[in-house]
Amino acid sequence: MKAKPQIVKAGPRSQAIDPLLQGAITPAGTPSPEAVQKAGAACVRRLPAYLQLLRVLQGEGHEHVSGTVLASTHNLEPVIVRKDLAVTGISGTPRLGFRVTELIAAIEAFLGWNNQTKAVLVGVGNLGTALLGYRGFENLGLRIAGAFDSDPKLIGTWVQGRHVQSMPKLPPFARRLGITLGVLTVPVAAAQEAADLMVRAGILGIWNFTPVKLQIPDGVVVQKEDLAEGLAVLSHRLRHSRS
Amino acid sequence: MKAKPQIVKAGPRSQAIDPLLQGAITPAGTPSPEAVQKAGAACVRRLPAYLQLLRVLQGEGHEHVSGTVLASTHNLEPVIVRKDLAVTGISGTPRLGFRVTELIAAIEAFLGWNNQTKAVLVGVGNLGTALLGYRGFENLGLRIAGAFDSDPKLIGTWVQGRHVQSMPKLPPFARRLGITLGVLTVPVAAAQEAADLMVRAGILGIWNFTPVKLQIPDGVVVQKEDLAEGLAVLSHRLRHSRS
DNA sequence: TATATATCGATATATAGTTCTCGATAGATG
DNA sequence: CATCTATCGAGAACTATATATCGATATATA
Repeated sequence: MKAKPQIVKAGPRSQAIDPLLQGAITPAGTPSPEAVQKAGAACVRRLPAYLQLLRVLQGEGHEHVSGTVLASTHNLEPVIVRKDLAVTGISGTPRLGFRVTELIAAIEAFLGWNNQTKAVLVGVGNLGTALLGYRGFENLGLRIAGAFDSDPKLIGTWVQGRHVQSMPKLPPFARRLGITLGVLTVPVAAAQEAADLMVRAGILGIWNFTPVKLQIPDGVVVQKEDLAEGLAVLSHRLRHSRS
Repeated sequence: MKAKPQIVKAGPRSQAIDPLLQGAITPAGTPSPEAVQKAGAACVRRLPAYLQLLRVLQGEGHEHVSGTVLASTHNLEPVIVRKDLAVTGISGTPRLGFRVTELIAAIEAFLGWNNQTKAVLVGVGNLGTALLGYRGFENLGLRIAGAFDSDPKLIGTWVQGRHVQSMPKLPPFARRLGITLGVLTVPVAAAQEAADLMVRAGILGIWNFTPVKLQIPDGVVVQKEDLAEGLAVLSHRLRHSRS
């Protein structure tokens, strides 16, 4: 799905990484070096759903779960589930399925959710506040360790139990704690500037909740999260599903 | 991910689109009933991004925009943009591109965002509050007309300028206003029950922000919006993009 | 007015993703 | 102990999506 940006005009160094070299690379990884490379985005997106259900089952004391069950709970085909789980390197046993605890550990390891990653959040508005207060992140290996905003009226206050700091404090804060992940929830007009600051702070991954296409250097990963996308799909299905 | 074998090639129905959008430019047969059927999810998800940029360009006074420009702004290939825009029935002119206002109208019409759809929101927690306060929805043809919660401490209060009502008031409210869209932002434990209530209220589309797989009768569309998905993709890319 | 070219739209190829098919297995069943 | 069967895992077949290629065209430029 993703591909190399081959268009690139006047770029000094266009080629960054050659995907063909992957064989030589050793991710020093926990899960499964090769499977990791093969995992497509579609598969990765489904893993959290499995994880969520697995945790419920674990809480209920189940030792095993079959791909069939995982599938039917999420309206998927069992084959898809088995294929998805294959990327974690775990294999199940016929008639029993997969070991729940083993699967949980494997998925968490695959996504890097086994040990918590710290993040900073920039933009303590409506959405930022909501994310700060969201309890579910601890299950996703995420811990928002610092909140930042440029509004003088917000700076110094406490939001969802977090101290809101001024923007200039972001780089030293991130560097001191070794934080490499940033959540961007500022208004459109401030998005690029805030992203630049994040980059300067050593952030390597930006979870971008603004509809802005950020200009960022190679090596920094941006994940866009746009509510409009989901709403568009819903609207479209509503209009055209019934016929 | 696709529907069922409900292919329906030449259904005489599935029109009823035109009357609304004839006010806009709309040359002959705008959204093109057949193209609509062919629009894949991937395409639909990109339309809002185009729309956003188009509105900016419109504000800057541009009359035309080329697929090339739309593409480069979003790091896409121009071919993809042209293909996506084809589903709206609009065609551009060589060397100039597409007419901005025409495209905006066509995309809005295609998604049903031309006239505002009213929705109810159930679950005035962190996320629900944030969504109630989100200004961007008016650009997406959405208007949250009522907010509901089961918490007695919330009922009767005003959140983001909206009156929070008790759950039993949902069905009469929705039916009175003819609301067919519901936003579900309750805690996991309350999700299914709230969804049942929505269905009983005549809701046809549920925008589900909980990680729960809802049991819903046929005819009701559920769009799941799971933050964990995006975070999973980001985590995965962070771990494996650099090597 | 003639030419150059950016852009469109259509068709073809490549890649990613899903579904189908089937033999193999290990626990359940009698 | 022999048989049954739900499930796994691997590969083939199919579908969706993305990328490449190319002729057609209308505007800008000479």
